[in-house]
Amino acid sequence: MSALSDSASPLYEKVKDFVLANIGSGKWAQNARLPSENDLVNSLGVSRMTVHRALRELTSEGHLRRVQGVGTFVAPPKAQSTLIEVSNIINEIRDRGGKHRAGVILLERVEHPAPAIVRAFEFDRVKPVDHSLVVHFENDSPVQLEERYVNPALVPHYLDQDFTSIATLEYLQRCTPLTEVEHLISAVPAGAEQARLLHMPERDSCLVLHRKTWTGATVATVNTFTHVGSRYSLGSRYRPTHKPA
Amino acid sequence: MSALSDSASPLYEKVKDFVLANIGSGKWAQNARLPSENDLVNSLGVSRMTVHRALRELTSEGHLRRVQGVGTFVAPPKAQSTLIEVSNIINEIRDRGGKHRAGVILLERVEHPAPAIVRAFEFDRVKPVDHSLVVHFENDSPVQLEERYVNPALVPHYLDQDFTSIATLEYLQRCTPLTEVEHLISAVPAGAEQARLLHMPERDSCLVLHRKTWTGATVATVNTFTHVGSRYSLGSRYRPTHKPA
DNA sequence: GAATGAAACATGTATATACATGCCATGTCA
DNA sequence: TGACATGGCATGTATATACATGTTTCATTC
Repeated sequence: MSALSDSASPLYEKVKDFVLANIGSGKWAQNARLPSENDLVNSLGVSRMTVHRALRELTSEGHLRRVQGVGTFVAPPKAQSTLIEVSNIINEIRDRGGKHRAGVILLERVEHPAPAIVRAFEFDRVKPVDHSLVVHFENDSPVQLEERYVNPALVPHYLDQDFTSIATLEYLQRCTPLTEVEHLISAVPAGAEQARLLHMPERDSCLVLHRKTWTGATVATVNTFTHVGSRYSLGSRYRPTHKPA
Repeated sequence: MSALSDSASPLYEKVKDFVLANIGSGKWAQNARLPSENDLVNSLGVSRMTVHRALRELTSEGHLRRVQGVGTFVAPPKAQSTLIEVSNIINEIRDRGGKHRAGVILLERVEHPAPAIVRAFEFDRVKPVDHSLVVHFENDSPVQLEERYVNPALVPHYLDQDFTSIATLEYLQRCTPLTEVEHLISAVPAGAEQARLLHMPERDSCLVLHRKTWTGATVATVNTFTHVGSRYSLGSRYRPTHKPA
């Protein structure tokens, strides 16, 4: 009676399952202290390295908290936040298959804009700023309006880029060593300009994804406006790493 | 000259940095095959277990792809998606400090609803379904409308719960062993009912967060409607795990 | 030429051992 | 009583070794 399951999975997985089962059943409550590695070695009949690997992985997955010299504890539940994936709508369209066709048009491009938004986005110190407005199409109907503020000093060859042919987020992701990314998701009623460009009624809802990237200084801010007439939405499934008992 | 940095970090970290540096510099391109573990053992002068741990962690972090019996390869860039955190608005309000006050009112509660949405949400086989409608307040003004469809058979004591006092997502997260979660973020114009409950103009934009959880059978579906008059938004910063070169 | 089998090689896991590092309680000495 | 040293115990890392498992290659055999 080793207290470990007899499935075909590796030993360290069985140890992880054993620990998670004890957490899930409430036997080891939040912030409770787990038996030491050596205790588990004795009670489970596996080597310390195996126990250690199991506990280390559970720690990196957020289930445990370990303090050298002190012990191992049950971590508080996974915060009040959940990870989700926000897909790049462009690729979503592209991946949808044959009859759909993605396209873009470049509406305008100014290298020295100075609107209020530029100051608000903390670009006031790093001019010039490249400002461009792009509309993405699927089958001749507009689906997304993209507003980009890019610091060309920090993005190599940005100005030479044919940036109607590649998803902006992809390009920035590939070319810049990202140190930090900020996303904000919000919803706004479409303004007159946006409504015209997206062929949608004014004041209809727009889903907005703000994306701002740094590498120390600000690299770029991209706002994408999507008309969500129940046609598109962001999100996907999230499968927790630990399988419950 | 071991090709490894001479910092104070552990050996396996140095190996990881070595691999990431080779990927970042382009020396090992996307999908390229890495030297075998034994090659790295010989060229770096560390044991195979150490190399193995470094490569295994880089694999679980998404930088590498390994196939037993074949080799180790540079994984394609982190997909077209980005991880963000979606905070629980309720906690956001609560954490905002003293002068703000969160509250809820329960509008209605039916145990045997059978609207079309219930069928659409795949609840048709597991009746009864608890349906409730809750409005969250901050300082007497409504900020969020929550629509819940919960399968009481799968959530212990759900019907006994004073569920105006606790954030629903939190409760479900604590009580059910989640196997899968699906999120959808969308934006809709407020309908008449929603506009009235949220004290907002009809057809103004609502940010909607759909959340659906399973443990095999469907446990719950929660839709939260938030009036985003530039007052609230979802999102937060994401700090990539690998430091760029 | 096609099928079979074996060797070579890759990653995956498990163990024993050793030492490093950090925290804490205990006891000793001033 | 306070400061300090020490030993015990916890986790953290590194290594050598062994075997398991999956893939490819190549030679043998039919």
